[in-house]
Amino acid sequence: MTAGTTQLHKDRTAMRVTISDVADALNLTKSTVSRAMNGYPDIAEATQLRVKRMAQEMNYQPLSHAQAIKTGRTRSLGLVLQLSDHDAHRPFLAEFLAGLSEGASIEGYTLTVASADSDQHVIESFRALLRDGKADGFILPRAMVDDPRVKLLRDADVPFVLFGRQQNPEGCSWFDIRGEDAMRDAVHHLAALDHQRIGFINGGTRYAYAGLRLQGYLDGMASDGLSVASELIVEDALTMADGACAAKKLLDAKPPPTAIICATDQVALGVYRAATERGQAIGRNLSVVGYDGIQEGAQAQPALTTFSVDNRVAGVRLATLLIRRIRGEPSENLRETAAAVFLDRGSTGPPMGE
Amino acid sequence: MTAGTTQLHKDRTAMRVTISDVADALNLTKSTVSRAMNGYPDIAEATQLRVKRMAQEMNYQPLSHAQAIKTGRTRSLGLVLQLSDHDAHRPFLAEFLAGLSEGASIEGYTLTVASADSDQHVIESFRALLRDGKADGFILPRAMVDDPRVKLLRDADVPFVLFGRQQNPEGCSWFDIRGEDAMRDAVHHLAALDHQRIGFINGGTRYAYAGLRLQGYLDGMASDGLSVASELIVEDALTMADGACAAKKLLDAKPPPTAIICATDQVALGVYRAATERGQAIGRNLSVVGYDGIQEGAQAQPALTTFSVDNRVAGVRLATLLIRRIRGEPSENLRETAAAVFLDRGSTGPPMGE
DNA sequence: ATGAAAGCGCTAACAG
DNA sequence: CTGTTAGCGCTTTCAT
Repeated sequence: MTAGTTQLHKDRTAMRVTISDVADALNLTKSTVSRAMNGYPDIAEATQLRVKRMAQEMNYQPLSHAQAIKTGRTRSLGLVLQLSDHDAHRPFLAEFLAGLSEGASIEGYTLTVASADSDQHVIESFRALLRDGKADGFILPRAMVDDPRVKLLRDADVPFVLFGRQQNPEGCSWFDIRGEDAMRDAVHHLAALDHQRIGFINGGTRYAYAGLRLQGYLDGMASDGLSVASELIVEDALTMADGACAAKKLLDAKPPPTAIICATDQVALGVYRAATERGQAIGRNLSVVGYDGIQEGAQAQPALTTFSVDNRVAGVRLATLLIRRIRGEPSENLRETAAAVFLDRGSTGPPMGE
Repeated sequence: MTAGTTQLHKDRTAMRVTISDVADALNLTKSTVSRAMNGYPDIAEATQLRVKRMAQEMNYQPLSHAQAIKTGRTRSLGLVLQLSDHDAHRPFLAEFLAGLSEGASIEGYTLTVASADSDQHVIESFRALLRDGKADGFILPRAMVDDPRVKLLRDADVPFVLFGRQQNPEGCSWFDIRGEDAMRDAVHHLAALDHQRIGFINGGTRYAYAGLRLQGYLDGMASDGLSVASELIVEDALTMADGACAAKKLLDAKPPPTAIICATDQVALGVYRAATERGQAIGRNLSVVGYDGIQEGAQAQPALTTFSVDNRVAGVRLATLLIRRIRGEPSENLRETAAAVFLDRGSTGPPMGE
């Protein structure tokens, strides 16, 4: 007569192993098992081990929503996607999700995804998810310079982590790519090829990365002794169309640039198109460098040099960080940045006679 | 003295409205309220209304994991993404997720996402999610012709819905796009432009759509009185590289095709690249039509004609279907198909003298 | 260091 | 039709 396994239940729940089963098997009480499993300090080392081994053996795992009813925590990470008009994150999504869910599942967590089409709606989603205890904390993709999500969650004292950096780091953990370095590297790369007039098309100014990347570009130009021409800089380009438009503007400049750096690959695609339409051959007449070169289309373009970012590991890191915060570990040292990898796809020097 | 709202709790749970609060407010018992909320037939119409109105008013919503502990259902839909080597679904993901989560949230459901890198791992994810009661049912993207997921879930008697069709419809609900029609339309479109030798590059043979789309192509050719040359058909192209490779093969054919239809936009991009490298001008020397033209890159290519599919509504539909199944409504009539919209981006007739 | 007992928010027999 | 009474699987005082 083994521990209550024989009973036939109609539910697909099919007689899960419960905490009582484990307790019975060890001649202990539920409460002892519970405390052992949760690593309470008032349980004998020996019992801790016995219990954990037995749990393993019986394939016992506490039911998250049974614990949630007391603890309020569900072992689930929340992610609210914002599909703005320019769905900038589209291409980066699959890998990012894979990383998040991988990082989560390692720690026995799960990923709950919602999506919204406006700032307002995003906030409402957070509220709903919290209210129903569907998420213990949140991953915030695309950190904004003045981020309403941060404000909300900080005030509500809910754990969260950012993909991107934040001015006021209070209560923030984050993971970010050093886009500023990437931009600086791009300048060096082009300068080394003898380019002098290098344009820059920046991404959405509301995002935290824009300021950083502009600074990187400026630093690069300065350190290479190149002069910065304000007519060669465009800010706030989000879509491919924005990129095309900006490219036209740059190419109309007094002497046009011989190379253009884009903060974003979407934008780079737009530049590529606009330039091609004007008869410029990318890789001959004009060099283009785009950041975040995950976009398939960007990789399909010959001679479009890109930076590449591993969004999968970003996801893993962010999940891990968030779980730590949920578990109440201190928020210091929970901030990481990582490099972007340069992918030279055959950019060249300026056209002769420049 | 209102119903136990004054108590101060440390939890962020911040004194949620419970079923007892509602019961007290109405001088009823929890059980009556519960049954009223769940629309049991043995409750007076009048009380049903009173309860529901009051619940609304007090902003009461049953805690899903509190009910789950009894019912086993969590009001959450599961989605396990498969990131195969060719991450074919990448571009379609964001909109699809948005649709799913929209459809889910309308009915008070939530979306739980996991991801896996092999068939084996996918199955394990299902098992884990089920075991922990994290999902009441599943959405199965990219229906395969012999789908291990279907087998598992059917056997375990777990509700699921497919994006794509299934041979044996037993226990299956699905939503699908009529790709076969799209392929037929593409043939007509090209035939009307006077193309005669029209090649076809099909997608992964393991997926259900491949058979259908091939048939659509063949039907189209037949109904336009064009002869099908086996050397102008390539099967099982998944990646951009596959597409490029297939394109080379087709372009080497005795008389090469003047137009190529691709079952997939990834593949179309590969064709585009390969053809361009061989000096063919798409839209002049060669016409290319790609299905699923969601890919940003595909839209960036001039003169690449595509079909477009609204993956957002697909998501909404699938979520709705799944919820119905979870609620135990009959599985008949839970199968839909929808059309793909043709986007002509300036394809032309065959080069003169053809 | 462990057990006994109470209770989380909800559903589900079983009475009446 | 509605109230009574048990739990569901787990955590958490409070004793011991």
